[in-house]
Amino acid sequence: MKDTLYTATELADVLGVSARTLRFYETKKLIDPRRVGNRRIYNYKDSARMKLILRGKRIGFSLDEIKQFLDLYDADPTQVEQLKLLQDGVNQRISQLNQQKKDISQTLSELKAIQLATSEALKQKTPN
Amino acid sequence: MKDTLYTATELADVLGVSARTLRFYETKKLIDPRRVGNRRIYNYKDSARMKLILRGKRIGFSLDEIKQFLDLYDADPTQVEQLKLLQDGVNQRISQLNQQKKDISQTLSELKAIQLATSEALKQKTPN
DNA sequence: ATATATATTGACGTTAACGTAAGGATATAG
DNA sequence: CTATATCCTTACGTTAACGTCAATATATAT
Repeated sequence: MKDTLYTATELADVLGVSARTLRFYETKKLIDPRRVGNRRIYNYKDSARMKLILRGKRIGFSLDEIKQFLDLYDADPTQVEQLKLLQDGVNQRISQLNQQKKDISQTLSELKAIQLATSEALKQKTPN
Repeated sequence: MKDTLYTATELADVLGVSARTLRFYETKKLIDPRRVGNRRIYNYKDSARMKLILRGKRIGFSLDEIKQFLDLYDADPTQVEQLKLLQDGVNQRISQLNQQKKDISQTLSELKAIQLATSEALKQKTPN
């Protein structure tokens, strides 16, 4: 549900990371959960933000880059200057990601060629 | 040309990395250039291999992963066991890359939404 | 042949992204 | 209420991927 709350270890388990990782990201200002006493409580928004972070990592971004990235989402676009900076950031990310898409496609086609070759070779070897 | 030779710094410049990086990759057994005396000489094949490595990095792989990756290309598939291992490696990489493609597509569409929003906002602000 | 530039080999330094262990604070079970 | 489990903070450890520097060795220019 939208109103589920998690403790640190609960959210960590759900996301497949360690609680240490959550705390580390907090020191890096990537997330900022509520506190009840000194215990951390993560809400739906925190969880969604974490998923964005992890997606960024899978794409190969550093935590610093991911922070800039999140700032793109969070930016309060009230001033023209800020808006232009935001646009620049977005455009940079977009061209970077397009490059990565190319890299991945190329690598994928090469791997599929190997895949085909190996399955052919196996047919020869084990004429099952 | 196919028969161009490079010194370390030349190839480094062409590839946009440092000579230190080339030496580092050599200690990691990712490349193995010829020597003339003790000077390194890189040929076309070395250069192509380096480009594969850098593509791997852009995709977000670690050097260790890239090494496994290169071994997939280099593998001499003479034994059935080796072939099966090769297939497993290739299949893992493929699913990993497909996941990354999804991540990138999703991120791209989100960024394009921001892009649209900012350009709209700018139109309002600067009704040029 | 000598001076200057360039390449090589250690070796130590650095940054990112956590892991791990120690010592308290605080829930929670019985 | 006490014992045990859970969470907190602090701090030091670790690995990857190089950067940087010092001491040599080797080219290259003059």
